[in-house]
Formats: sequence, structure tokens, C-alpha cells
Amino acid sequence: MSNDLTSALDKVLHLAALVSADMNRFERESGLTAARIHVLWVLGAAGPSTQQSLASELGVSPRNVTGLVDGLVASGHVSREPHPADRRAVLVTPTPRGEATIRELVASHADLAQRLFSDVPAERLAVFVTTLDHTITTFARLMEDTP
Amino acid sequence: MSNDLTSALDKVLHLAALVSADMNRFERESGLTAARIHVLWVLGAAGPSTQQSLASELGVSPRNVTGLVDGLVASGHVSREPHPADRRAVLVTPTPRGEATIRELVASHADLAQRLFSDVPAERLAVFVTTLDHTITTFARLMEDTP
DNA sequence: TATTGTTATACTCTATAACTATA
DNA sequence: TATAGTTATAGAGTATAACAATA
Repeated sequence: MSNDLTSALDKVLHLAALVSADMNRFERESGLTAARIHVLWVLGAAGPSTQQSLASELGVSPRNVTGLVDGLVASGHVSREPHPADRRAVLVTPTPRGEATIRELVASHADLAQRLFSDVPAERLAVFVTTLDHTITTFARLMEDTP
Repeated sequence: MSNDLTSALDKVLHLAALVSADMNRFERESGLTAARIHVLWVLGAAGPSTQQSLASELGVSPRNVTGLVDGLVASGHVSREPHPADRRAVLVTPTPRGEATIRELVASHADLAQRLFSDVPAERLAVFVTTLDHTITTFARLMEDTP
């Protein structure tokens, strides 16, 4: 039935919403907002970055990145360092405090995954991940057709 | 490995992000915003509702609902009807145009689910959904412990 | 001429607090 | 006294467009 398929999608979204709710806890504890945490997350993965590359990675306008970085500078999580090769650009760089927050973020994420999935049998988890991979690939194909 | 578990969680979030991207298409086509679409979605599920119940259902403040409903009234998707039994309250009610948008929303959601999951074998889909159910339940238990 | 980031402007979402009308 | 919704005020995220400095 088409209903089962809709239900599967609903549950994926439900779980994602719950994870988002868990992020709210992190927001309260850190005093950061979701958008700024996202910036730190990207910096953790990519290292010091220009604002242009952050805008591209986050999928927002460069103007928006200016504001997000302003906030993170004010809270002491990042600093704007001169780009060594391009005097127009800056390298948004985590401070020690920012590095600590990024570590907490990564640890919190891994801890959540552990709690959610550690008691799922390996075979079931394999099917679960395979299905997700398939679905994500299918989606990418759909998006190419309808840009 | 803990890495597999984190990867599973990442993929769930990745798929949810892709679905969100698909929602952006709906936003552009309808001229609505995510928050207002969410209001219509709730109205579609619950029928005409007071603003208080919308606030509760959406998890936002009553003041915020005033603004969202103002926008939907301006765009002709809902109207504020008098509550038959309580003169303080209004019943936010979809107009014909709002009803049409809700139908499109439901159809688009079902269509997406169809496209994503229709070629997943029934047994795999069953494991997938079972794992999601387990994880959602696990999460609910975690949230009770840490409110 | 193209790119990086900022200033200018505007809209939406969100919240709390105080207020009005009703229950 | 309590509840439904609005006005008042404020902050954050988002966007486009115009501009500066630099490439």
C-alpha cells in the first residue's frame, strides 16, 4: 500500500525532528543558536574557511554569513584571521573555546547515535543503512530531473 | 564500531535534509513559507482549530500563531471564523484555496514517499520501519530521563 | 572584469510581557 | 480568576542590491 511508504517517510522525518529537539538542549547549554552551531559544525569538518566557502557549504547568502560570524566572534567562538594569499578574504577560525564547543558537538552527536542504535542487531542495522543509501541515491536522481 | 552508528544517524539526517530541500520547491511554487505550510499541514490533519491549539500543536507561542495566521489570511489560504461556543476564540479555517493547497501538500508528500520507497523490497522496508520505530521509542525514553 | 566581504534595507519567524475581551 | 487573542517590543535568520577593496 502507498500508506506504508508514506508512513516510512513520516518516521524518518519524526526521528529527524527528535534529533532536532535534542539539538535544542545543546543550544540552551551552549547559549548558541542552531544556525551558529551549524557554522561551527562545518568549521569542524572543513577547518578554517573563507566566508564564501561557508556560505556555499551552508547554502545561505554571503551576507548571512557575515551576521553569523559576527555573532560567533562576539561570543568568542571564532576569530577572523587574515587569509595568507588573498587580502580580500578572511579565514574564519575557531578559537580554543570554539574548538572545545566543536568537540562537545561531535561527542554529543556520536553519543546520541550510540544510544539510538547500539542495541540494533548488526544485520538489521545493515539493512537500515542500505535502505537509507538507496533512498538518498534515488532522491539525488529525482533532484537532477527536477532542478 | 561506533562509527557505523554515527554514520546511520548522519544518513537519517541527510535524508531529512533532502526532503526539506524538496519542501523548498513547494514553498517557491506556492509562495508560502515553511512555517505557514506547517500551519496548513496541521489544519489538514486536525480540521479548523483555535489559535491556542495551533500554538500547542506547532510548539510555538500563541503570539507567533497570530503572525502566521495573519500571513495566511492575507494570502487567502485561511479565514478566522467565530468560534460557535466561545466568543473569545476564533476557528482558523482553510478557504477553498487553502484546502487545495493542503491537498497538494498531502499528494506531494505521498508522491515523494512513493518515489523513494516503492522499489524497496517489502522485507527490507519492514526492517527499515521496525528499526525506525525502535529508535523513535528509544529516543522518547531518553527524553523522559533528560527533560 | 570578477570576487570577497560589508553596508543598506526589508521580511519572516520567534519570544516575553502587558493589555482587552470574554469565560 | 483564568483563558483567547492582540499590541508592543526585541532579537535572530534570511534575502537582494549596491558598494568597497582587492585580484
